[in-house]
Amino acid sequence: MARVRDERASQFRKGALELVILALLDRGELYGVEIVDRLAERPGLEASAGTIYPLLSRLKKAGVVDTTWRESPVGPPRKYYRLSPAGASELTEMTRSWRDIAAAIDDVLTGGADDA
Amino acid sequence: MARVRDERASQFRKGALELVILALLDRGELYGVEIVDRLAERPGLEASAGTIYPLLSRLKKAGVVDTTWRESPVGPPRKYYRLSPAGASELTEMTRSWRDIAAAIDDVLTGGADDA
DNA sequence: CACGCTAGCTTGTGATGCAAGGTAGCATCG
DNA sequence: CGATGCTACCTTGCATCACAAGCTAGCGTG
Repeated sequence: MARVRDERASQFRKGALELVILALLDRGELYGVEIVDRLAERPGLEASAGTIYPLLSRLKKAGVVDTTWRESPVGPPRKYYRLSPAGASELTEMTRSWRDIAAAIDDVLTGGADDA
Repeated sequence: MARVRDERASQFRKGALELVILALLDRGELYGVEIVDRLAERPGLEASAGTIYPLLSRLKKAGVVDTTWRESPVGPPRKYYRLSPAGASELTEMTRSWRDIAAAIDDVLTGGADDA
């Protein structure tokens, strides 16, 4: 049954992953594997590397994140991602959109605004 | 800019639409066009008929909704959708999943659970 | 120099939102 | 009684996206 639960969660997560990643980067730069690990710590927000990297590519192409290669003390170089100025305002607006949608859904769930 | 806002909203809505429709049907049976209209009343949850009908087909195939044809006083017959017993428990579990995910996202947005 | 770990990225698939278009019942108007 | 228009259901084609699986490559150790 855990599988079914996971699939449901996966549905909800769609579209919100981008917001969550921007929010994480708002607190400081991170590299790919680190982002995957941070998400894995939060039940319901897990995402595999195969999901994260294409998303990060899209974010970079869209100009909302900037990247820097840095040496690693223990392995291959890491590509650090950080919010660009455009990314910061995108985060602000996405956060507002998110709150609106979440409120609308909660409203439906609680039977609100029902004039029948 | 309104267009940009809509696209963002569209991203978030993904996956949540199903939950919202089940929640609407939980209050009584509705037919297709009526569902589209109800969603249109709620800013952020709008969805076109081309989105709704395939989704309703999937829900029927999955056994979470039942359907009944009824005559209309003013036009062609309407196909009414209503929650099946399986749909009711699905709604319960999806609601729980939704609240979990929404809480996790809010947590990230507010900088919660940050041990750095 | 082979193995294994870390790290980044690509490919292929399936699901899904959505615009556009198609079919059809019913009523009204000339 | 044919044309027009409204309501209602549904399909097609396309673009996006999460995801599993797999690939490349740097670096250190035995």
